Amino acid sequence: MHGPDMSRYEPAVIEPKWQKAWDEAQAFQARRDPARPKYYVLEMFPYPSGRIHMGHVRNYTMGDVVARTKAAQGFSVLHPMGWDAFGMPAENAAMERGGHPRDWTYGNIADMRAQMKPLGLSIDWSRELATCDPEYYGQQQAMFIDMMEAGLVYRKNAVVNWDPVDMTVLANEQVIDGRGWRSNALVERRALTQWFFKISDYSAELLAALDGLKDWPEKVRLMQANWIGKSTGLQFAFKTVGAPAGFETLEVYTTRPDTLLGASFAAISPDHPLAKALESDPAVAAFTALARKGGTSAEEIETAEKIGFDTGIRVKHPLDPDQELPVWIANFILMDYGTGAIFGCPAHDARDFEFATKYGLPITSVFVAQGAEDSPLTEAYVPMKSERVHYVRGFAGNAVQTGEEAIAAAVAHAEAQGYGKGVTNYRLRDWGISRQRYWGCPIPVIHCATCGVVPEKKENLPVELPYDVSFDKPGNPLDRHPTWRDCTCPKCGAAAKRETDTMDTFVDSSWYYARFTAPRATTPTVADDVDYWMNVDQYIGGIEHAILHLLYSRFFARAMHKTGHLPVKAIEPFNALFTQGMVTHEIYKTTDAQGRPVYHLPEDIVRTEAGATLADGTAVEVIPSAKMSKSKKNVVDPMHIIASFGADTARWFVMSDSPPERDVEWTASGAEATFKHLSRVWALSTRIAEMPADHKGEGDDDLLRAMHRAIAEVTSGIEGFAFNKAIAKLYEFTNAIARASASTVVMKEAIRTLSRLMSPMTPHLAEEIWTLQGGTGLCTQSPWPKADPAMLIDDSVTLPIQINGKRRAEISVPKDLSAAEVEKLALANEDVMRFLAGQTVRKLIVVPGRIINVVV
RNA sequence: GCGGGCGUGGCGGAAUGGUAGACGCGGCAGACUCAAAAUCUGCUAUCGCAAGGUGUGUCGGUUCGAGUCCGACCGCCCGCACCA
Repeated sequence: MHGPDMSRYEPAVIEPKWQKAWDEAQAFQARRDPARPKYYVLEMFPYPSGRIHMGHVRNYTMGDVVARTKAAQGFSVLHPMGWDAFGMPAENAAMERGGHPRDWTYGNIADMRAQMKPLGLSIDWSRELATCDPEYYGQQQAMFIDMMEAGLVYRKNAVVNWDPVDMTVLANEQVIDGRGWRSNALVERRALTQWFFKISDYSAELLAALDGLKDWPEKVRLMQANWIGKSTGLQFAFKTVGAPAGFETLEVYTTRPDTLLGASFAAISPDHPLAKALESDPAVAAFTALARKGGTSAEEIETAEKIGFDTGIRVKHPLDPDQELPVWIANFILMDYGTGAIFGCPAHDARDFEFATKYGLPITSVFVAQGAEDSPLTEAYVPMKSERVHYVRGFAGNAVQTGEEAIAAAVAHAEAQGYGKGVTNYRLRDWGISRQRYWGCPIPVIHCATCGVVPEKKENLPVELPYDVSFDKPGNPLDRHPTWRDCTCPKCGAAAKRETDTMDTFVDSSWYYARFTAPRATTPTVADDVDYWMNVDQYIGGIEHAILHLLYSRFFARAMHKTGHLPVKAIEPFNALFTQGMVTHEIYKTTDAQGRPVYHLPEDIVRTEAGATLADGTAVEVIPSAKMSKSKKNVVDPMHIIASFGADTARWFVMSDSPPERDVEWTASGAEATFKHLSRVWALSTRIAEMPADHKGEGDDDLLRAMHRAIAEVTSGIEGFAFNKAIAKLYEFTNAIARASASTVVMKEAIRTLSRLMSPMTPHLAEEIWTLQGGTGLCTQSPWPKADPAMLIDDSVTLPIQINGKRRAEISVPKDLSAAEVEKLALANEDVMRFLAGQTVRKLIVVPGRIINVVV
């Protein structure tokens, strides 16, 4: 006889079988159903590197558990998948190995899809999209044009990291020790005309709206708030003395206007227009070149010495025209914050103190600690703004007040006297999206000699990337593709040139969640679909996207609303956010003859009593778990796990043990133990299936109570994102069934319920048990079980008895017993009497259903 | 430096201010076996023969009662960082 062996758990047989059944039933196709509440679950879509890793398995399993549970609870669920498919790796692969970025990318997508399907995720694959599909980026271009017209896009000259070898702009994180990460060339700071989104228009709103994101991690909201970086202060103009024409005043910004009377110099950024104007002086030019060069790595910034150049220009103190302050150019003043110019108050600012000390500038205290003398300082005195200090040169004269009070007084004074005004500043800068690269969404504009910058006509969209490009030369292939680049002006018809910059890939991922609601539409979105499906009810992804991706998406949703592509309810697109931890693994290391580390894959390691060795017996150093990474070779390929244990084992394991927000350590023994457990459940189900139908057993009520408790606890565990606790409850319930000797009817009901409760984690095994135990239809499409509240209450409770807070005994009492009766029983308990030994009871605390504490 | 988080068995981790260590891993013992693997059963914070004592990073506080709340300290992790 051929066919599956019914006595063994064989995931390789049952998993493909049920995946096919779900496909045929179109079980996961999202349908707009006005009669049902909707639920939109989204995991951050992956970059198509070609291989899935355990982090993907964990991320998508979490989303799948939520999606499957919500579907069972009667929601109309949208759970889509796509690919964040533009970006540099495709171009780098083309440069290193030949081939074409498009072929590489679509090949990788096919490979990764083939690896994801065996996981049995409840994804609506009919909505799949890749951001490099012209169908997708064409709509992105349409929105770009709308946003241009709405004033949300502009061009300006900006200083960028320019790699002179690869001839491209690099992001800050691609510059390592001042050199391009790929070319190793010294990176230049070059001014280029770049495209920007006006995210700074929304600084105040993006900050204020964070308060409404109740179901986002506090940590993420805080990181975004810090990134937006609101500050309030005073902006005012110094009158200059000896400055070039056009620089009669110098605008400065300060958050500590209360220290104005301690000003001893003014300083401007090397990129300040005044510094530029002075560069005709070679000494100034030499200094600004030196000051701008400063490295970009964290250490360099931290240790960078403060350097300055005295311009000889002076400014008049606004409160005392007789007092003049020197104007310095200083390397620590940033052009793109505030006005790019400050006044220095060395007494109350650590940076200014360092600078003043170095260049012999005066250090004058404005305030001192209460009760302290105004004496020379050895370091800047910078108390909290909320602290009360003694002002010796304050606006309110000699007064004791907080910094906050003094700042308010200073702003009021400046505004009343008319020399300055209170302003709010944000650290958030406009979003530069220009990339001098091929594999990105072309910016759909045309440069015309007479009309200037003209958007492409919408009927000509998408502006499609040409396929016939080569990567044998550095630079952007679009720049040297004449037939693509040369075009006619949409306005006047004259010969013109296409923009060759492409968009930052963060633009692509800033609206894919909206596109999933109507992925094939010929407009970016469709009103009925976004109205029904938005917002994303649960978004799941890595903490590494806490700032950029999520902030850009929040901005982009607002921009889409402004241009009519999203309803106002969707300007905060993600109702709830969950950031999951990483999958980690031990690292196995040996050293080669030169003493360099050599890392080994987990599958090449033999664990022994003493530690670990290679197959040939070489001792291996075991380094504690860290994020799985190819360079450390501490990776476990999900495909291997699925091949040896099945997808259900992988899914169950990544959800068990650790809370989902924390890292989970992958261990071979844990994976094996999971497989054994699922095999036990399988065996248990087989045993129950073989019980005689009319068998009457014992303890039916106990098992049913355990079942209802399991329903309640597993459900609340899943709903509270405590998957590890839900799984712990499933273990308990499994053990309860295994130990029970109840009637066949009850045993069957219990195991069917177990399969339903396990199905979000182990959907294939659940279907198999469901069918075996006479469940109707697909387990996946059956309703989620409901706990009977009456079955959750026990008839009697066990109460611990404490004496002076130490547990000494316990009694079992009927649940409704009055407090007075409980007291009586407690005091009559022989252990209690022994411990009391005749002492007087001073106090007796009875917490009903909880505890009794006897105080003597 | 600024901001945030976390410290519980050999390990991952449970615990609305109310029996600390659920559940899992690992370990130990036993059953089955000629034997091993697999499987099953039991035990497993720690000291103690026991009675009992001690235990949630350290020190203090609030409380009838603290892993949980408050204060100080120690350690680890994460984010930001010359932002005026």
